[in-house]
Amino acid sequence: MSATTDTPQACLCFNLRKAARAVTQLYDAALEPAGLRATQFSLLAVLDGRDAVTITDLARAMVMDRTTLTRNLGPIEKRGLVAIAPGDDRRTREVSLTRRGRQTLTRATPRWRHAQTRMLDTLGDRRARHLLGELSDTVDAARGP
Amino acid sequence: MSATTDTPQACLCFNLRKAARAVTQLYDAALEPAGLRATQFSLLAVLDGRDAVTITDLARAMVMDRTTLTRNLGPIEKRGLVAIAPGDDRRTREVSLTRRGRQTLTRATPRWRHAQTRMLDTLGDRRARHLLGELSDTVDAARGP
DNA sequence: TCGGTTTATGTGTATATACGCCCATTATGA
DNA sequence: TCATAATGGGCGTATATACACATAAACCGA
Repeated sequence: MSATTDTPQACLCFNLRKAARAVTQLYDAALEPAGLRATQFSLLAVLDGRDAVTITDLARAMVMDRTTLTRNLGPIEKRGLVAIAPGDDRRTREVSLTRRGRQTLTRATPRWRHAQTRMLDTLGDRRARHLLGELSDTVDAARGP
Repeated sequence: MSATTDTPQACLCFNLRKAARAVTQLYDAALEPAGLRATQFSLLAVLDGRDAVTITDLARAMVMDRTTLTRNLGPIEKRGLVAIAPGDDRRTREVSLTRRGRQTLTRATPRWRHAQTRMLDTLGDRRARHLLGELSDTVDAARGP
């Protein structure tokens, strides 16, 4: 390990969380007029264009703890943006985007694009793509082989 | 904007949060025997080797909302790992690491290093350094010029 | 068929995050 | 000097995150 990555200031966790905080504030502010938080936008986007999906499968797709997903679904279900219904396997509950949810997603997308464009313009498209690749590898590294 | 960065799946916020979740779970698990969460370890590490610092200044150093920092200090102050005392400017409150906090940090550091080493071994030291640089630029991009 | 096991999910609890609002203290300028 | 602005900070509220534990349904071997 080199000296530059051996100090707590070089902690990958700390710096990832720090960046996530800063970027989340930007996207939250951009999405606020559409009435969505960044996480809620991501949830609706992942649900868009796919059939009803169980809690567990959706949690895997989001790389999110299952119980976290349950809590995160609460506010958007209460607002009627997603519907949760029992599946054929009666243990399961299947999540799907409602018409209202799709409308909200459509209204929010230009707001999201604005925040995303700002990040891309500043970082550069090539650099941003590179970052996305490294974040993907980071998830794999953290979750193990 | 290229097609590969224009879809919500390429959302920098979503992917940053996802990576932060995965990595935090790794570091939290590694630090658990030392009785610290990843955020708490970072706080103690930032406080280590610096004089007492006000809430606002510490929040800036952490790139963390001031009120978030106040809440995060709660548990570690309750456990006596940090001390909070009024400053000369009586509006301020100054945070400092206690002896107990320093001991806890010392005990936790090998645990942290284990998680950090795992990430570095998987990502590669060069790639990790590169990622840290991009995360720093990301914070700057999100917080504006 | 039946009892143990696996699977899908929710809940209690605790930390993490941040916006809006309010209060106390300090700085400033007429 | 004193009214006003600026600064430092806490609290209410809401969402985000996840572990430990509990429950219900499906599965499966004897």
